[in-house]
Amino acid sequence: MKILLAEDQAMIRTALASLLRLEADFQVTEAADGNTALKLLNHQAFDLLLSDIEMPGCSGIELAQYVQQHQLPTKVVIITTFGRAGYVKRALDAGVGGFLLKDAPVEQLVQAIGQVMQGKKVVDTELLLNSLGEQDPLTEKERQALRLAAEGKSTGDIAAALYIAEGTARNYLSEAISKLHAANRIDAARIARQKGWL
Amino acid sequence: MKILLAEDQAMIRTALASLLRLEADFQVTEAADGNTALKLLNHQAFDLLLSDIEMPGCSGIELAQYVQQHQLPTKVVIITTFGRAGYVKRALDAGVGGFLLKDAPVEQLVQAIGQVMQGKKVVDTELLLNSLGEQDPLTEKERQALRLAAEGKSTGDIAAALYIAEGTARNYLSEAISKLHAANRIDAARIARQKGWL
DNA sequence: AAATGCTAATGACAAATGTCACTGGCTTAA
DNA sequence: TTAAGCCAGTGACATTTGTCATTAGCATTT
Repeated sequence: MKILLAEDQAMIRTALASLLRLEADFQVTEAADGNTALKLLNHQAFDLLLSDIEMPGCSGIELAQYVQQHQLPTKVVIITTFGRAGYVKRALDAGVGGFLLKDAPVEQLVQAIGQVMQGKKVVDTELLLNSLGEQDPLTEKERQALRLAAEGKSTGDIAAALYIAEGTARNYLSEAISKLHAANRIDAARIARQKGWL
Repeated sequence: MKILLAEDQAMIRTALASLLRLEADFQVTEAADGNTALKLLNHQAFDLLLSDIEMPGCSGIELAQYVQQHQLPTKVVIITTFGRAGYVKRALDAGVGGFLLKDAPVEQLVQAIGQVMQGKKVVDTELLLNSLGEQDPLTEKERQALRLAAEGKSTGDIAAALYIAEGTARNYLSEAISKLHAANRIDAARIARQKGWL
């Protein structure tokens, strides 16, 4: 079985590739970033893409979206450090077959690969529950205002950028702060980003 | 050579341990968190401790400090995702022999282990320069005020907690914001934490 | 058709923040 | 001994933020 492993940390990538070759006799090709992975996906046919999320170039979720949009015959399994609700949701929307945390034992990864190849979905139940329980409470306007605030822009700048009044911008930010139980706008943005909502 | 590998992500730990056994015929014992690592260090003699920093229980730096304080005959090599200046400094102060990022290739890790066993220090030059270049600009009072602000406390609460006037608290926070080029106090705290200064 | 709920939008105003000019004490340099 | 620099500390005040009450439009429910 041909696997493409996309992981930017060299040490981790080599170790995982090596282990997968040992554990299950997979043919593993390595990609050090999202763009390299993308090129490889276009050059060869892989049975499965095993990808981290946060990498230089394309993220793992963007790779999954690409596979889905181009209807490549490649299953996708995500392995990541943080099981953010936003990530889980977007990954599933992008048609990934598996979503695992790096906390999981290797046996579980190997088993997940097998099940995904058989057409099953493998996502940690707890992650799913977290994902469902943590619906993104922000409206699109609140999100836009928050993003700009996180970039250090003042209320006036935010108002100008979104073509709204200052009072409106303040209200959007205030709503976001309240929904996320944050101390202020920057804190609200941090929380939203942490949950994958920004 | 007996190595203790402390890494909380099961998949990563198994993969690294497996690779180290293959690559260089090391005897690797695994610890899933800092406390387990501590117990093992007290039960057996290891030639080297290879540790992540951020783990449940003791951090990798705390483990290094323990080894130093108890003068255990165990060399320490840190491998971590983020090369924060604060981490590098504290790790070196704790007498670690090596400090590597997970970005580094496995060959570099194996080589570093060898050199550290010969009594050499192995730290990425760029990390060292970053660490030196990024001196903690905060005074102790500014740090205390920032920490409390990061916990969501108001200026009044901070003043009360530190037995200072509100104006003083505001000034400390303002100084910190200015030094770190932050948008506000919460942002300043985020930056300080990111750099290992908080 | 009317009521209800939600989002987008606004401005008044109170509260909080952040800047600034300042003082005092201590350490270091001239 | 004096000057300079830094940290700890303070309060006045301008600026910004955040809350709140409000309106309008649209979709959904009754």
